[in-house]
This record gives sequence, C-alpha cells and structure tokens, in this order.
Amino acid sequence: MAGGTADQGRLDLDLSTTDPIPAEPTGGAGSDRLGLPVGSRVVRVLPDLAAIDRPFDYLVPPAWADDGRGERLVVGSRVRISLAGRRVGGWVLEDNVVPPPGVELRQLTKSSGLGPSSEVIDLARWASHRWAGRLNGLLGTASPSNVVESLPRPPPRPTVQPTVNTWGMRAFQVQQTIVRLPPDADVVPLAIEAARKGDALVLLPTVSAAEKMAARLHSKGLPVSLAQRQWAQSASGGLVVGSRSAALAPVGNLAAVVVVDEHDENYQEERAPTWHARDLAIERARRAGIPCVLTSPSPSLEALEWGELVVPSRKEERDGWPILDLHDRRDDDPMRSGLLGPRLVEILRGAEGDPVVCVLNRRGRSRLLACNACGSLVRCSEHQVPLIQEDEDMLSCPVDGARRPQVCDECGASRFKNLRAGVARLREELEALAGRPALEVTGDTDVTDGGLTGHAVYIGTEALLYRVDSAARVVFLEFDQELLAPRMRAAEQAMALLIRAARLVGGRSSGGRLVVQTRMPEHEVLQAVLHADPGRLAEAELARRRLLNLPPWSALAKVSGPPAGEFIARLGSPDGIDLMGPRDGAWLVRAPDHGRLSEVLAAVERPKGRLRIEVDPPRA
DNA sequence: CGGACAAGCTGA
DNA sequence: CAGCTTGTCCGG
Repeated sequence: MAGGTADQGRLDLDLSTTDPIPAEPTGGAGSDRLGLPVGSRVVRVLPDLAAIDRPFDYLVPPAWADDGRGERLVVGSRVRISLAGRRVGGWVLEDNVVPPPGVELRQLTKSSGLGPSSEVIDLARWASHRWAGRLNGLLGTASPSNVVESLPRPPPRPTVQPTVNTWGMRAFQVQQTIVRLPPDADVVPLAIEAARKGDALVLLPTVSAAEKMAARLHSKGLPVSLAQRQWAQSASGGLVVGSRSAALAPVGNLAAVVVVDEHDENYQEERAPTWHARDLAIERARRAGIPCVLTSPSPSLEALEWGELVVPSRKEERDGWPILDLHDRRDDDPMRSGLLGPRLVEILRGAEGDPVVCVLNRRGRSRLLACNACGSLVRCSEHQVPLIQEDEDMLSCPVDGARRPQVCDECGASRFKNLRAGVARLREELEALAGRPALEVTGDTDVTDGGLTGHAVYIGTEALLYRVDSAARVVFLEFDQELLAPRMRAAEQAMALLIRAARLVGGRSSGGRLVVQTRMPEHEVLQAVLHADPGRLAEAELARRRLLNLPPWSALAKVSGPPAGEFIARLGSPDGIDLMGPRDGAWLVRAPDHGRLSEVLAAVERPKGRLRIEVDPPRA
C-alpha cells in the first residue's frame, strides 16, 4: 500500500529512495524520451509474491494487439511476468501507465486469463488499508484457482414468487438491515428475496453450510454457483453462494448481499490481514448502492450499530430457541460434586432422549476456583475474570497481575476447590453415571461424512458441536469459563456456542432443550437464551464496552512479532491514540474509529522482520 | 519469495 | 586470504 496519506508528514529520510513513481495523468506522450516505440502499451503489475507489495511496469507484447490477447488484457487480468530472473504470476493493476524513467522494461511473459474486476480490486485495496495488510493476499482470494479465458453466458433471470414471510419482506425495505432470527429459522426465503433483486451474493460461515444452501437454492430452480469452485459461473451472474472468501468473489451484476449468521467468527481471517467478510460485504454493498442484509440469532454489536434491526414476532423468536435448563452448581455440595451435577443422571441415562452431547472446554490454562464454603467463583472484582492461584495462599489477576490474599469475596472463607478435572477420568465417571458407554471426541477422532452417529453419549470440547448433526440434549458441563474468559468477546463467543448447540437440539416448539451447569445463572448470556431475547445480551455488552472504551466504541489493533517494539516507537503518540502494553511482547493500539486507526497504522514505515498487525484482534 | 552481493567467521 | 555462512537489498 504505497498510497500513504500526504497529511501525515512522514519525514523523507533518504532522498535517493527509488519509490515507484506514480504514473503521470497526462498520458503516454513523450514515450520517445524513454526510448520506447511510440504507441507501446505499458501496464502496472502487482506480483503474486507474499513478500512483495509493490507494482512493477511491463510492456504488453506488441503481437498481442493483433490476436485479441491485448484486448482481453484489462485491469484485474492475471499475467505472468519475469521478475528478478524468474517467472511469477501477477495482476494488472493499471493500464496505459507511463513508466518511471531510466528502467528498462520487460515484456509480459504470458496472459493467464481473467482476474478480479476493478470494483473488486478497489474493494480489496480498501480492505488492505482497513486491516493494515498486503493487497496481494486479498487479490489471490479474489482470483480463480485455474485459468479462466472467458465467462459463460449469464443465466436467465429467474422468475421468483415474492416471499410471504414477514421478516423476509421487511429485510429489503431499507439498504442496511440486520434481521434477528432464532437459531432454527430458515434463511432460504431471504436468499430468494435477494434473487428477486437480481444477481446476489449470499455468504455463510463455512464451506459446508454454503454447499448445503447452494443445493437447496438449486433445487428451487434458481441459478446458483458456489463461489469457491465456480469462479467463472459466479462472474457471469445469478446467485453466488460461498463462505468468507466469497466476499471477494465476482458476481455478474451485483444487486443484493446477504450475510447469514454474521456473528460467526469464521467470517474473520485468522492470518493477517485479519479481514472480516461481514465488513467487506457491507462495504461492497455500500459502494454498489445496493441493499445488504445481515442475519443472526444474536447480532454482533458491530451489526447493530450499522443497520436497522428487524425482529420477528415474539412468538416466532421464542419458539425458535430451545428451552434452557440452568443447573445452578452453587446449590450442589461443593465438597463432593465434581463436573457432573446430580441433575444430570436422568439425562445421561437417556430419559430425555438420545444422543446426549456433553461439552467441556479444556482450552485455556488458568484453573477455575470455587469457594468451598459458598460455591461462588473466585474472580477479580475489578476485571471480573477468574483469579489464578499462584502459590499456597495468594491469588493473582491474569489481566493486571494484581495479587490478593486467598479469601472468598462472598463469604470470607479461605478454602477453594479446583473445578478443572481430568477428561479421561471424567469419561469414566460419565459412563458410570449413565450406565452405558460414552464416546470421547477429540480433535483427531475420525468422522464419517455425515457426522458422528451410533453413540448415545458423547463427551468432548466445543469441536463436538461441529461433528454431530443433531442431539436430544446438549449439556455444557462447565460454562463459566466461557462466560468469564479474559477476552473482550467472551460473552459473544459463549453465545455463539449456545447458538450452535441450539441448532443441534432444535427450537422449544420441537422439544429442543439445552442444559448448562453454571454458578452464574444470572449472567446476561444465559438470561438472553433463557428468555429467547438476545437483546438482553446486546444491551449489557454495549454498556460494558462503553465503560471500557472498547469496540464498537473504539477501534483496536494488536501489534506483535519481534519488530513490534520498533513499530510502536515509530508510531509515536499521535492524537487520539492510546497505546497499551507490552503484554507478552504485543501492544494494543486504540483509536477512536477505524478511519483513524488505519490512517495511523499506514503512516508508519514498517520495520523489517516478522511484524504482525491484527486489526480487530480476534483474541483481545 | 529467492537470487546477488557484501560483510563476517573459520581454519591452516 | 580462500571458502563458507549469514545478513541485507531489491526486483520493471
């Protein structure tokens, strides 16, 4: 991203730098001065090499003008170039440029077919600035995996009946809508409504969800293509369905965008740049002036801030959430009960149906302590996170390291119980209690295509929720570590787990029931599910973030890697920017908004080395 | 990224 | 000081 902002007043330390000279807007006059044949065509090409984020100029071979290749070569086209003696791929970023004087141009080696449109390239440029990363990775995501020489004929416009669904109709009445749908709601009507607008993009959090959606829309006679596999067909038009990467897919004449389950963390790229498909979809729709509809059972704060909330009827929403059984572990004898509360016995024996899926997250190293006398969790009164027992009688806060004596805030007792237990032993206890075998599912348990079947009781981490297709009951053995995880989005992430589980058991109208063992039954995540009212979570979370000046009230970036200190030093202390850290070698940069954050990050000359910048850090 | 070249390290 | 390793620079 050479396009640094001029108003940042970056010092020119070295006047002899050979930055690429921007093309003169005056056109190709004076090419004789460069020793080029008059009329030669020069294009600016970005190499497809991870380490190079700078374009180079190449001559279009004159012979291409005669055989049609020259005409097909446009901004976005994939080409092969010779760079520093080897052949690499690249994208044409600009056409008819005036090369900087004094360099001997090489010719393009080969034309490799179509690439992203200039609209998508501009969108990718925006994203590379927004998430402070390189352009070529985004262009790779936006490009076909094989050479596409031409596009198929656009599909005929389907004739689609308007939906009779109330929220389906309301969704597209304004340009920016977030539709809050219960977990068991079917979003096909929204996709169909989008198809009525014209060519449309439908995003889902995973490839398999996208495949299922595509199959269903196809069976309704709609012209569907999967963005991942059918680049050319997507580019020709129709309904384009895909996961995160589809935010950059070509779509004929894009007329509407739908993002299903926008709260899902799969929409964010894990590697830097940590771009978010929901935000990219929003920006894409905004630029095109077309409607964008997001859906979620529990919309993110970002989505709520962005669009107009559409809510189904109270009855429809309530029926679509399962019943939540809260097992308050504070009532249990803290000396004797482990992770298996007394009320689980009947469920594990199958009295309420099979299969029973038991979830226990072992992520995180910190132990969870509960008071032996009153059963309350031991946590920091300031940061609300669980305290860690460091030595015999001192507790420390993982957020700021403050230490305090080992005394229960609630009742003054000083003996605590470690709530974490070995999972292998837990399975045995589970089997003993259930009176039948239980299957432990770990990351490397093999799963047949259709998901796990054939067992009555499963135990595993949250990954289990992605391995099983349906369940009679999902039991969260220890949910408090999710609620209290020392991460900004812990509550939303805990909610996402419950949504996932809700889909396995179905809505209350069809008998769906979740079981959560907790010592915090009043927590807003649990209350929101209990009352099938996600607004309770959003309201509490928004207030909490406001208090701490966290997103969406501000914008964050995490800077890490060996050169992070140098980067932060070069950043200085610009207006409105807070620096926090270092913590484990990483700094947090906070700005009032993303515009300012991106601007500040782009103004710093990056020190060399493995610097990692995560805008909207997923684990902050 | 990967090649070119320069600057450091080692061993007789 | 040759011969090798490690680091830095740069590509049209």
